[in-house]
This record gives sequence, C-alpha cells and structure tokens, in this order.
Amino acid sequence: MSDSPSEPTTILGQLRWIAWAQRKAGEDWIRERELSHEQSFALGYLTQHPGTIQRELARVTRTSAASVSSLLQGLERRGLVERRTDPENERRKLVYATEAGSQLVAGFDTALVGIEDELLAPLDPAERAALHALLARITAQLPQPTRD
Amino acid sequence: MSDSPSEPTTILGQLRWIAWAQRKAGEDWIRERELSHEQSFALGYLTQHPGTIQRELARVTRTSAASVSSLLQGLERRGLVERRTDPENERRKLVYATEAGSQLVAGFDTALVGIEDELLAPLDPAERAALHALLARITAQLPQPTRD
DNA sequence: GGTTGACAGTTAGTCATCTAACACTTAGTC
DNA sequence: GACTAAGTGTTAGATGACTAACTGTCAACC
Repeated sequence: MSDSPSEPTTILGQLRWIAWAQRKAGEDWIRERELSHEQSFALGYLTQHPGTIQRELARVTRTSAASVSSLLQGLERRGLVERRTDPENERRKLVYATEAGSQLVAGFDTALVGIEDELLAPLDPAERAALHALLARITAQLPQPTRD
Repeated sequence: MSDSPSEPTTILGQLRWIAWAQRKAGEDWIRERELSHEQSFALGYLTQHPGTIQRELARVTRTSAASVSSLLQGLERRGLVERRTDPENERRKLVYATEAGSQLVAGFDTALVGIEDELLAPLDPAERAALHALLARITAQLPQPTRD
C-alpha cells in the first residue's frame, strides 16, 4: 500500500478535505456577522423552517441536544431567535428566527451556493450530476440523523 | 429553490454528511484506546512517516500549530510519541511514534480501510474509481494545506 | 558582525462542544 | 389515579481547538 487511507489519495480523505475547504471558505462571511459556523447554519435553517423544535435542529446539524441548547442561548441573548413552548406539547420548544435574525443571515444560502459553485467549478453540469448521484448512493445507507 | 444548500440534497451537504458518518464510525475504535480523533490520526501518520516535523503535522491534519503542540503533549505524556530537536535546524522538532505508540495504533489504517469499505459498499470498483476521479478534480484546485 | 524578517514551536486565555446527570412533560398500563 | 417509560430540554464539568502574543532559531543583507 503506497498511501495511508488517512491521506487525500483516498476517497474519504478527499471528502474530509473538501468539507474542510468549504468550512474555511465560509469563514469570512460568517465572521463578519460575529457568528459561529453552527450558529449561522442554525439561523439559516430556521429562516427556512420556522418553528423547528430543538431536537430536530440537533438532527439536521448532526450534533447533540445540549449543543443546540447552548447554541440557541447565544442566539436568543442577541435577539436573533425566539423560543416558544409548544402549547400542544409542553416538552417541545418551537424556535423562530426573529426579524433581526432573518436580516442578519439574509443571503446566507446564496453565499453557500456561491461557495459550492466555486468548489465545484472544475466540474461541468453533467459531472456534477454524476457526482451527486454517486454520493446519494452512499448517503442513502447512512445512519439516521436525518430530517423527517 | 426547493432546498437549502445546507441540506443533504446538495453535494456539499452530502460530503459533510459522509465525513461525519466516517467520524462516528471510527469513534468506537478510537475510544477503546482512549485517544481523540486527531490523536489517532496523528499517531497513525507518525508510524508511517517517522520524523515528521510538527508544522507538517499541522498541514496534513489541516489544523493549527498550537493544536498540534498540545495534542503532542498529550501523546508524549503517555509515552506514545517522542520529540527530538532536529540537530540540523534547532527550530524544528522531529516527532516519532514510540514502540508503545506504534503498537497502540497498530491496525489503525486497516480499521480506516474497513470503515471506508463499509461506507463505499454501495459502489462497485468502477464507480469508486469514477468518484475518486471526480473528487480529485475538485481537490486539485483547493487551497494548500498539502503535504510536501 | 549586527540587524531585520521569516520560520518553528509554546503558552495563556477564550470559546464551543461533548458527556453525564438532572427536571419536566407526555403517554401507556395496571 | 399512580407507576413506569420514553421524549424534550437544561445544567455542570471536562475536553479540545483556536487566536494572539511570546520565545528562540535561522538566513539574508548591509
């Protein structure tokens, strides 16, 4: 074996590398707004899925309930999100992005699209479709921190 | 726009998901040895590349010099690695896995191969090669935390 | 030969995340 | 109705990683 599987010559090494590059690419955008990566992601998600409960946020961000809890505390302290107890099930808290929160992350998704577009620049549309299809085969069998 | 680019329907969402799954899959193996992910990775790398300097370790792990420093402190305290100042350049420290360190991560790379194999199970060899080629096109243009 | 700037690593302080334990709510069961 | 188990969220403590500032070393240049 010429190379360790931890290195970029392996498929998983490539994946981790690209994921890392994406993270780095988004950092400027995020830092301007004084948010963390996960905060931006959560806020962006909430603008598109108002009333998400915390447990689902944990699922889509693939993190823990505890992390979501403290993450939202930070956002709430800054008035960017609002938590309301679900009247129909008082265990749950429905989370909403406030007007300020929505405005702060306005353009977040377009920024992400831009980053994706830049990273995928070497591939033409047909190749992107092929890549997407291959990856879908893999994700289809993955463990389940999925959204509904 | 039917979906946020943060979600698994996008290519970058898929990548992050798979990278996350890989991490989770390795956790059992790692926890048995009371190591962190980065520690395992570094120790595995050092068994295959003895005498690596810390700055290069930071590059291949795509982290900071400070993180490598404290990471190695932990490994050195447990006698798993050894740091020797490079006699030819006293700024540098050459890092070696000790015998104990090598034995501890013996099988690390085969474990990684197993994880990769499991994740890629849905793809046949030709498809894996295609995936690898597509990803290589992307990584070829990425910013440069590369090895030599 | 001293000065300057780049390179290599460490330290201190901060922040985010995780795990484990806890409190509260709901639903099922006797 | 009381008991039990599962679902939801929070808190506390430990860990890990980052940024910024620092020390020490090398190389280039006048």
